[in-house]
Amino acid sequence: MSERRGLTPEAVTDAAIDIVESEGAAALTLSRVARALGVKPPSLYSHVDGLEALRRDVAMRTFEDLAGRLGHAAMGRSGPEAIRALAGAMRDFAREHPGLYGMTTRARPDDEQYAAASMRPVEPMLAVLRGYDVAGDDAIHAARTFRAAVHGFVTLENDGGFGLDVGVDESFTWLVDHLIASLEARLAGATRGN
Amino acid sequence: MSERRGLTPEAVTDAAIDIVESEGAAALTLSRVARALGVKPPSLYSHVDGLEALRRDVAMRTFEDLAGRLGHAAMGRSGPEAIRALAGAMRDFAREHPGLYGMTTRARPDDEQYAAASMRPVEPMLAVLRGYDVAGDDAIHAARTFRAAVHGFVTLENDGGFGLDVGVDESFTWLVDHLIASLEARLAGATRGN
DNA sequence: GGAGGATGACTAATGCTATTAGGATACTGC
DNA sequence: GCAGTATCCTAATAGCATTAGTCATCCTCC
Repeated sequence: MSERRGLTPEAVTDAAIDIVESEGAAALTLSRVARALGVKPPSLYSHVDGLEALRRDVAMRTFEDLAGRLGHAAMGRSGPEAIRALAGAMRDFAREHPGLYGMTTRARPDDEQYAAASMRPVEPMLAVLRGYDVAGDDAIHAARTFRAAVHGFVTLENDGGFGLDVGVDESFTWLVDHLIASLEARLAGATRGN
Repeated sequence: MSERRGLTPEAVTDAAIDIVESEGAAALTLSRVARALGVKPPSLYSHVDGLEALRRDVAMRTFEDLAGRLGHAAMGRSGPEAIRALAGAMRDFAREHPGLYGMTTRARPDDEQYAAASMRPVEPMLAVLRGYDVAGDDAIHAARTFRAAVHGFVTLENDGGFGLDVGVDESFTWLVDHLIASLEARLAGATRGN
């Protein structure tokens, strides 16, 4: 026995992602991944450093994917149009990949690589805001507000937090429009206290 | 053996809450709860319908607590002051009880009691918006936006999503101020397209 | 106050999970 | 062709949830 499969760390992560996509984040176990790859659980330890590391890898890949989608959405756009595109892309991603999206919300202190990866999806947003000509601190506050609002929205939506799904699209449009309006007011009013 | 402890479903939930508070949501296991209560794991099944039901009970209690805090914060206030108080109370709760707060974000389809409980913290917000004189659909959109923004913010904050903690208080103030400004603009401008 | 039923604890057992240790086999480089 | 390494395996340990079945204890009713 022990017919050698051509496993690699990437293939293991691929399988893990498939499982999260089709069965949800809770279904991601090493046993489940091993079964999907036609291998026994202990064999995975040649490629991955345990379940926790595998979860991390999935999250890292998700950051890359999401960053790519957001970068693409922002490309060639600016101002309100760019913001709308970013918000829409973020929501689309979360709805298409709820399991993966959920795996990205998790602190991993002392993991700099992870911290850096988690910031990659934020970059397109910062780029757009830079084009908006918002000053230093305000850019940070604006980015955090945008991110929090959109993240909160799609999280609640994914978790069924809005009760009946009536008018959720409109609510999202409302939210994004108000973010944009806020930014433009800030832009016009220069600096205001507090 | 089998000295009878005075266990009740409430006591079991209490113990579970203590564990979540002190060790995080991931540490909530039936074994851990049983140990804390000086009992063997199977004994818990006389009081609770398994781990999943216990998680549900913890979430239900948390909804009550949070609703109470929010109701208290909104009491005797209105307008921007009320919104600021609600947002602050929500953030404070999430920071004081990160484990519990995290357990409330989870869909449980086909559980009407849970759905009802999950809506209780939203009520103070709706009450405040009602005082704001925002019309039907707008009230819903505004409530969702407010909830999403604050929820997203405290979630990201709890998960360390903001990188260094510099200026997070200011960012939160910024976010709340903009929500309020949006509402007041909407109030003044009556109806606008889109 | 004592009998009897309900309740709540237990032990034993099953089956899932992650993880480590140690052995065998296929591939790779020389 | 052979040595070394990488990748698979089996075996084992340990922790988890959960069910079944047992027995003591408490409460109630007479």
